[in-house]
Amino acid sequence: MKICGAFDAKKTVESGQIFRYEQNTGGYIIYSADKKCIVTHNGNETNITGDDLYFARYFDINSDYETIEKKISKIKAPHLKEAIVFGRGLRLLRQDPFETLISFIISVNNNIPRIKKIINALCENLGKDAGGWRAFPSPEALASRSEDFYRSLGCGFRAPRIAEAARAVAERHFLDSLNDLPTEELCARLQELNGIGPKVADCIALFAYARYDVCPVDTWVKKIYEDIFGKTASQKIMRAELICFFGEYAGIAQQYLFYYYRSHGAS
DNA sequence: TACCAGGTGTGGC
DNA sequence: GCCACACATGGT
Repeated sequence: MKICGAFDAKKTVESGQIFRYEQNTGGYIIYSADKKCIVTHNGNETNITGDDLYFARYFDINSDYETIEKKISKIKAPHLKEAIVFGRGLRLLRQDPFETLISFIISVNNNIPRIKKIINALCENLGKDAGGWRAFPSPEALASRSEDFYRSLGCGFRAPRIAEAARAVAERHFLDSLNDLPTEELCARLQELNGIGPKVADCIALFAYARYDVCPVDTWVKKIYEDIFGKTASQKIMRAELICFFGEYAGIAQQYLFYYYRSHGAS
């Protein structure tokens, strides 16, 4: 499958929305649920080798990022123009909801190398063999283990949250039909689970359901908020004001700025 | 050693 | 409703 135009695998995988990928000679291997693909670049053209139907949706190839970038570019905010240039080619993915749910429960007060390590351990221990590599575990597989097991993998205080969330999905089909809900209801439902607050709910809405009208507020976005408004505020206020400020593509603007700020060390 | 990491839950006010 | 603090773990 070929994609023409702005697409950058490195920026996409390094923008903090995905934790299972590796770089090899000439491209990236990206894993999602029980599928994988290889992404390579050749000039202005991107080639994706894998399940075309699945990864066309995953990479959201029909979204027009040039138009979105143009709209966001009109907003006056510190570093936004540089962030859009710096992040050009970055895309928001439509990841598997269950994998995203568990991954971002693990992300809470955690750093990216350790998040990757824990997710990898989950796959190695509970994922089925997908042909020489391990898929992300099914809800049933994760629900079959107790919190003690997740503690033994280094999940710490997140251990019971993982076990509970997996059981909610496996036993009472928690994720079914969530996609039909409007964004704010989707986020509210996600927060019914232990370990999911406003920030994680927004990450799931943005990275699995492609809801752009959210704004995950973490330590970096707090800095971004302070640079725009010259003050600090509660997480709830920052989220509301940033969504109002950036509008329908708040989540994408946030992602460009997040990637820029994290890469440049701060304001 | 103290602080931080793509925060959340809880108890006190 | 807001605020301060604890929470597991590993890296710097």
